[in-house]
Amino acid sequence: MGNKTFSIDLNTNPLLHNINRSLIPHETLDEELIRIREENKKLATMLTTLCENYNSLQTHIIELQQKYSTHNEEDNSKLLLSRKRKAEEECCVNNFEEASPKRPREITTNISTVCVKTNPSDQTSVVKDGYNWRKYGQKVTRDNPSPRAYYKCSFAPTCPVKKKVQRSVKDPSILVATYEGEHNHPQPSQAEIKMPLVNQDVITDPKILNKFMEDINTNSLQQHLVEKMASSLSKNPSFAATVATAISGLLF
DNA sequence: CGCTTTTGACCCGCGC
DNA sequence: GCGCGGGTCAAAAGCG
Repeated sequence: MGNKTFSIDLNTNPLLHNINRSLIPHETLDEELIRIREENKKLATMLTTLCENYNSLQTHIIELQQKYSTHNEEDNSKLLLSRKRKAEEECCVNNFEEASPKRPREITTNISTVCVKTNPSDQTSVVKDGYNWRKYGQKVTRDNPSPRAYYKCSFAPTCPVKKKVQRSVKDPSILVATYEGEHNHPQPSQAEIKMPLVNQDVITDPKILNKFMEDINTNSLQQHLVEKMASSLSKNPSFAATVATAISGLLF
């Protein structure tokens, strides 16, 4: 994990293999080759940046964990979590690897959390991630004045994936989306996918992320949860699929 | 007309 | 057993 010394041969454009090259002028092929090489360079740069961002994020998470554990030792009396809330958080952490003991009817094998920076003027709680969602409920929770919206995947009727979306307490411009389960169907077509870059930015800026992670810490979430979230995101196939989608969208 | 959203009611687990 | 809080259901309304 965090290994940024990898290489991808992006010049192997499958489309080119299917073309009868004898029908294409050499000049056109040369131009195409140059264009693809330039794109390859750009993608390599993007991947490098992505890896650097990831590494800096991971480093910061470790720093926050150390800071948090120190803080805990100094002032345990300030932790006023109820037993129920603690149990919920432990349950949440365990859910990264196994089903929730509280709800044995549901098999939630994969839970991931995504934070999305939105336009402050945008009051909707919509996180665009390429899937179709149907809202089935909304609740105002005790510790957050912003309503929490509940969504089910509507792309396939049997898809068990659910999503919860709620604005951050400290920064209402940040949407926190929690995904439960795995899609049992392929991702909708590329044309339907709207990458979250219009009025919505997945947080990659270390400064903004620092602030958000500090918010999470002040909310007394366990350090283990943060570690698990980072680990889960890096292993999450949908996260990898999203990156692959972005790359293929640039290529074609 | 069919799909989505809204929203109050209901269910269920947990703590006291 | 009761109350609380989170999650889900389902009827009604909205929308294209």
